[in-house]
Amino acid sequence: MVALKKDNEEGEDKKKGKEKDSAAGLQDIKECPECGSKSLVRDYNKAEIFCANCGLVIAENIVDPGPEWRAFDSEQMSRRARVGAPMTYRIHDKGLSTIVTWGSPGQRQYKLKKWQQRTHIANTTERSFIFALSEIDRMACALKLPVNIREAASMLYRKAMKKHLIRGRSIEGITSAFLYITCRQYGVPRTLEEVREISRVGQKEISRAYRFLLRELDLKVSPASPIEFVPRFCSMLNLSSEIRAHAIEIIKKAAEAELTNGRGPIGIAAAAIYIAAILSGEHRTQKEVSDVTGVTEVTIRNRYKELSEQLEIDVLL
DNA sequence: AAGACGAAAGTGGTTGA
DNA sequence: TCAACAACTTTCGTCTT
Repeated sequence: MVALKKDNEEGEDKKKGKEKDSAAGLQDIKECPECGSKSLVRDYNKAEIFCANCGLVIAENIVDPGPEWRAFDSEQMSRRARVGAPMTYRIHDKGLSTIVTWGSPGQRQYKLKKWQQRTHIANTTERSFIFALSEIDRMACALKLPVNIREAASMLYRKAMKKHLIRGRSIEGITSAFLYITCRQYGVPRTLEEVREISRVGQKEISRAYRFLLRELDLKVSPASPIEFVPRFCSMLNLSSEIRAHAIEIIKKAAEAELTNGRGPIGIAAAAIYIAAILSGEHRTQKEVSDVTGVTEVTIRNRYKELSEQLEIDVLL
């Protein structure tokens, strides 16, 4: 299922074959190359395989990382998209609608106009729906999210549309919020800042839409665990898997000591990574960690002080 | 000069009357 | 609806390497 996208133009049968091959390759992995543990977790929701023992992520984004394209009209969209309604439903009108003038009531022309008005409304909602889908795809692609998250986000959008929650709100805000929500639900959280960066609206609007949608759709989103951020932050900092495992260890201990209560998960993750990096000799500055995680050096310092003191970790430089 | 440290004031979100 | 509150940020001066 890896790197499927380059074969987009190829035949359907060929695609299927490739899918099977690479999936079989991943099935072969039986134990953790890191600690030798056999307790591997294959989480297709999170699109990764990881070791339950040491937390090593063996394969990330095992699902198709998605397209690099954007659709600019409905025909392009339906040709390329793998989410949403089938093509025939989408290309009934390519934007070249005919204008019918009103006749008097009872006349055939009057009925025709009325009918056309209805379809026009259908077209505009359809249009914005297609735009929303393409935005979800664009942003999910920029965030390197697997297709199942895109589909979940698209499904939520559809649901919101049925409940008429979109009217009067910006599509950008809603789609951004849905991506943020689904990432959390799937255990691969992105920071609000990361979502904002690839979105076309501000953080304020995203969080407003976020709260609104949670309330209106009655969605449950449990608070993100610091651990969920560790693999991504570590790889952004080019840190080894030992450090990643160590940082996760630190967080688990911190959680036991109730040092994580009421604290922002990202700050905890950042501090744990900072400590783990220093202890292993692969030092990263507070600034480097801060740039990647989006929390300030001050917060990293505060968490890092708390953690090292309470957990009695000696951080000697 | 760069990194780490920490005080103090400011910001935005949550909570409880 | 408003005020109190905790977590986090911004800013900035100081110390350390």
